[in-house]
Amino acid sequence: MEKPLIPGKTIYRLSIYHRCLRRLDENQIETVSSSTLAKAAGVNASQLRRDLGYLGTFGTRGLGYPIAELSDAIREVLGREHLQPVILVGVGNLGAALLRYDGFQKEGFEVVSAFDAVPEAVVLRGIDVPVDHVSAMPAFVEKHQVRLAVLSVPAEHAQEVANELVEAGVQGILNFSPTVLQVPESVTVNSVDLALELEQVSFFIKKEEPVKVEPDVSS
Amino acid sequence: MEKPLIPGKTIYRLSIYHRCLRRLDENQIETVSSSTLAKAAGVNASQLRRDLGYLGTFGTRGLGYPIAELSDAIREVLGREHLQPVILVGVGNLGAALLRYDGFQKEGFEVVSAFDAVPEAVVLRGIDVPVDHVSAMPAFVEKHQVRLAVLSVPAEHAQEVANELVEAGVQGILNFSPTVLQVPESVTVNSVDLALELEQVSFFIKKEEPVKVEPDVSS
DNA sequence: TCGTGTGAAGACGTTCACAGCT
DNA sequence: AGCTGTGAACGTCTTCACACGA
Repeated sequence: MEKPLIPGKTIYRLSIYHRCLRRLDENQIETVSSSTLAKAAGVNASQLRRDLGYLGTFGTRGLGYPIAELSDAIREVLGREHLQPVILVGVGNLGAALLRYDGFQKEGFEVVSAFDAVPEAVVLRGIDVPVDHVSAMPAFVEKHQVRLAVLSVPAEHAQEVANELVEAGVQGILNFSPTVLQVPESVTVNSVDLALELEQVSFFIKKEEPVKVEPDVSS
Repeated sequence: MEKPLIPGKTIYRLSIYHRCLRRLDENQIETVSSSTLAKAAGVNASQLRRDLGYLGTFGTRGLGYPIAELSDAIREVLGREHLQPVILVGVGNLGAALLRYDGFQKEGFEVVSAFDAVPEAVVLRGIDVPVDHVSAMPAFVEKHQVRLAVLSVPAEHAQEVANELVEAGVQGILNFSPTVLQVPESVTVNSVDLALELEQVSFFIKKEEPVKVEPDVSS
């Protein structure tokens, strides 16, 4: 209760493992070793074992991990036995794309409703989620006990809408606007800043190009 | 040359600082203290000073940092003096949204061309970037010396397309597909996995709800 | 006095290496 | 022999705390 028993980074990786396990399971494979699974997940085998250690003792020495069992254990820890309802606020370019994205469903989330300041302007092609005016959001959140929200409004409205979400009772926000949100400590925010992610890549490629004029075509 | 002089996390935060600085600069403010800027960026003041320390010595003790100067210094370190050309591969839901997204431009990137397996099927509304067939990608990359690519194809094609990108000479990939990409060490990959980010939020909200039946309406 | 710059301490995360089970 | 589970070493990131300059 005191300590965050499982570190966030581990949670993130557990999700990855879970995906890999599902693929293995579909292929009728029964057990997997840490080294094999680690390679599939793109991590160190030692790290994987450490991560799985947080779940308890699952593996069989000399053999590996039972895939089905391990998969279930991870699902339980991640709280994925049931579909999680999610709302989305801000149905612009990105918001609309996210509504059409099926990745959330695949991982156990259901976007139950979306909200926008100008719902009439939203192109509904390919979107099968109702899009309402933001003013209807608080009531919806309360009525359906929604805890999770995806925030994809323009930066200048992000804080304001975040406040409304928090007030309505949302406890977790996945924020796509390039803004540092100020929220009460009890609320979890995870920001995905697309431009910064690209910048991150950009920075780390300049290392290996001291050449500028000479197009080095070795290899 | 040997060591990654500036850690990745710092780079990420430098980008955030840079944004905040631009806002301050627009408001005619000349200097800022570490504590003020830190609050705006959502980090600890000590951390900010440490981060800025990587750039050299900029601040004036007792006064703070000169905004314009600091902003320039960060821009230089991030290599943002010039527009960086980027291509995007996979113009589906997400890819199309990213093409319409103006955040990349704002941070100094220019999406110069996009590619898709079925470019004819792409709805071009709001997109002012040419969309070609993927087969044209390698030639384009070579001709325009493109180093950066955004990858937003379906998961089942991600690795395959990544291989093509690498072979064509791309050195950095921002990957949006839920896949662990295998690439040569010289290539930088940064993966943004939307579903996992949501899951991350989801996990950390269950902590503070041991109550399930009783809707505790204190505060 | 105010606020930077930084050594030192601390927290956290990763990897090593090996004992021990199957 | 093969592979897990884990103490211990290692490395990285963050925060503290304070000397020092303006």
